Amino acid sequence: MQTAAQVDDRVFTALADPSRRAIFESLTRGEAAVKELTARFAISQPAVSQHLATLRAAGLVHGRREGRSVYYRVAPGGLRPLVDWITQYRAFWTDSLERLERLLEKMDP
Amino acid sequence: MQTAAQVDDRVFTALADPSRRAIFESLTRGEAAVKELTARFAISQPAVSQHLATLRAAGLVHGRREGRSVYYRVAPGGLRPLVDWITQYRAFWTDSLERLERLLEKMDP
DNA sequence: GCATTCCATAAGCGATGGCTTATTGATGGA
DNA sequence: TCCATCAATAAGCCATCGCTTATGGAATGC
Repeated sequence: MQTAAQVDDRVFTALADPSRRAIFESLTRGEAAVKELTARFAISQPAVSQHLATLRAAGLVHGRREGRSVYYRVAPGGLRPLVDWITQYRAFWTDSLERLERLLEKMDP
Repeated sequence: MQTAAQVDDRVFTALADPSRRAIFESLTRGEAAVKELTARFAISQPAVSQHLATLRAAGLVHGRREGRSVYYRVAPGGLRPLVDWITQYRAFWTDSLERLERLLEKMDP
């Protein structure tokens, strides 16, 4: 089985690297093939593939093969573990979002 | 000056390590001195101090000296960069919180 | 079939990270 | 003053990481 802590670990670790975060952010603006991603960043194609493998293992992106290309996109819900983690400590980032959440809990408990 | 990306980097990196995350989570349950933290985890006192230094540099905790002890606590707003980062991509963690937020944006734009 | 394109994996290298023990620094009590 | 306690820093060690080049493997076009 797979504990929540292990999932958190993979997600946090995957996003800790700046290149990987950049790739992820790039994918949030739309699906892209490995070749396109390689063109966007100043690293080699294998480096990009390795980062994508890490992001995929963390459940943050999906890959879809189409002919010779593999198109990657952000996995819906992939950030969920991070959101859940952070929500646990919402008392420590007091801001509007938190107030909204409380308000809605009252409205629709 | 200090760019947002650099802040994100420090926060993500700080939270990527399981020991550091455990220490942070421990502090969310209340202030604690280094000695107490050392007792809670199976690592040496210097290791704990090093982790705390990293967390402090990321703005996630504060240290307060009191006599020979140094009491650490979670820094309010320290998770803010993480929340902001995630909020950018809220379209990708579709859930109730997101719906609530949209609803409120409509109510109070 | 054969060459080409796109991607993944292998292997290796230098840098970084997290841990340890040893030491220093600061505070407080006898 | 002297010693004990608590924390931070220094130095070194080993594992891991991110990158590279080289290679393998699948799909396409000729």
